[in-house]
Amino acid sequence: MDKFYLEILHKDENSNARVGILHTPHGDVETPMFMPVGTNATVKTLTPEQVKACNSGVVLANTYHLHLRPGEEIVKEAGGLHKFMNYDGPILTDSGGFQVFSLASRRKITEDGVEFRNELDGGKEFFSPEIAIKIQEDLGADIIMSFDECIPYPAKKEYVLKSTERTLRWAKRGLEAHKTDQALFGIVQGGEFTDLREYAAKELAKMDFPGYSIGGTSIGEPKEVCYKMIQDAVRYLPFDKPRYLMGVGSIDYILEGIENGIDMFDCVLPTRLARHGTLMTSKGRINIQRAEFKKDFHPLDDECDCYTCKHYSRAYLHHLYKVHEDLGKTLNSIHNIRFLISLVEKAREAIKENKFKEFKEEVYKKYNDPRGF
RNA sequence: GGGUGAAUAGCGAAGUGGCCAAACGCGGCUGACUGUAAAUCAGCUCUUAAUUGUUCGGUGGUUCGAAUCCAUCUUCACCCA
Repeated sequence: MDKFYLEILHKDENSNARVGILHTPHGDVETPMFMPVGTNATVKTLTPEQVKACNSGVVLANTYHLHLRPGEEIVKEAGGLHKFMNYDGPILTDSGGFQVFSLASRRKITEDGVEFRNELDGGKEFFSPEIAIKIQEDLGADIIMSFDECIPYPAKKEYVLKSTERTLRWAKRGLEAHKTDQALFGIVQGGEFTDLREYAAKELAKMDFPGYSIGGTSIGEPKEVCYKMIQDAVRYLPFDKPRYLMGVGSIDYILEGIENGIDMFDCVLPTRLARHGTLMTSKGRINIQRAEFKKDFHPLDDECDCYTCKHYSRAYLHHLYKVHEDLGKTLNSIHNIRFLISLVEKAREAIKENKFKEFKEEVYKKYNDPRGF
C-alpha cells in the first residue's frame, strides 16, 4: 500500500489557496476537492459508476450508521468498505462525532465516551474514542476520523472549553489505540472562540496527525462566524498536511474555505437538495418542482457538463419530480454533485494561475439568487 | 316498468339539527435543507383587505337554527322484471 500524504503542487500568490495531490492507497486525487457523502455505504440514489462519472475522488461513509447496520463485522467479512460498496476510489469514514450533535436528544456524553440510544430498537450503543477507531479499522476506509463532539451553536464558552478539551483527550486516546496504516485525522473544535480554536489546532498539531479536520461549522451559525472559525483554526495547522473542512457544501463556504487553505470538503447538501428537488446552478438555486419549469426545455445550467445537463431538460426533470420517479432523484443528484466537483476543478485551475480571488469574484458576480447560496 | 342506495370544495372521502367554511387523504402552489434518523419536513389551497360574502345536486318546506329533517324534481349506481 502506498503511503498517505498530501503533495502540494502550488500555492496561490494572492491567498492561502493551494492545489495538491492527495496520495491514498486507493489512488491519487487532486485537491481542493469536494467529497460526496454516502452515509450508509452508498451515495443515495447513485451507483458508484455514476458517482465516478462526476469525477469524484474521495467518498464518505459513516461509522455510527454502518455500526448499526449492517455492523462492521459484516463489512469486514465482505472484504472491507471498498469491496462491499464497490467503490475503488478513496473512502473516508466519519467517526460518529457528528451524531453526537445530530442525535443529541438520544445520547449521553461522559469522559469515557458517548452512549447513544439507537432509533431502531432503542438499544444502547456505546462509542468511545477507542471503539470508534476499532470500528473504522474494521470498515477499512483510507481516511478515518478521531471521535469528537460536534459542538452545537450557540454554546456557552464554558461548555465549549470543556468539550474542546475533552475532544483533544479523545483525539489522543484514538491516536494511541490506532493500529492500522489508515490515515487518522484529528478534528479541531473550539466553537466560535478564537482562542479555543487556536488552542485546539495547536494541541492537535503537536500530536502529528497525517491530516486535520475542522469541525463544528455550518451548523446554523452566521456566515461571518463560520468564516472566522475557519481562519482561526487553519492558521495553526501544519502547512504540509491536508486540511478538511467538515460538512461544508454551499458555493460560498467552499470558496471561502479554499481561499483560506482548505483542501477537502464534504457535504450532504448537494445530494439532499437534489432528492428534494433543488438544483444548484451557477446563477442560483432552482426548485424544479415549480410550475414555471413545466415547459422549460433548457438544461438546468447552460455551463454544466454533467450527464443530466447534457441529456435532459428542466421540463423533464420537473415531470419526474411531479410523478415521484426515482430517476429524477438520480439525475438531480448527478447534477448537484458534478456541479460542486466542477466548481472546485475550476478553482484549482485558477489557483495554478494565481487568480483564485478573481475566480471567486467572478463566481459571486454571476450568482444571482436573492435567497443566497 | 318496479325497488334500493347515493349525490359534500379540483378529485376521493368524513360529517346525519347548533361547537361547520365543513375532518382526513390525493392533487395544486410555495418554502426549508450544510461531517444524512431526511425519496424528508413546513406553510397555503371556496371567496374577501376583513371577525367579508356565498356553499354541501335543484326547488320548496319544517325549525330560533339545516350539509344534516320533510316533500318534490334531476342525475348516477346496483338489484328485480
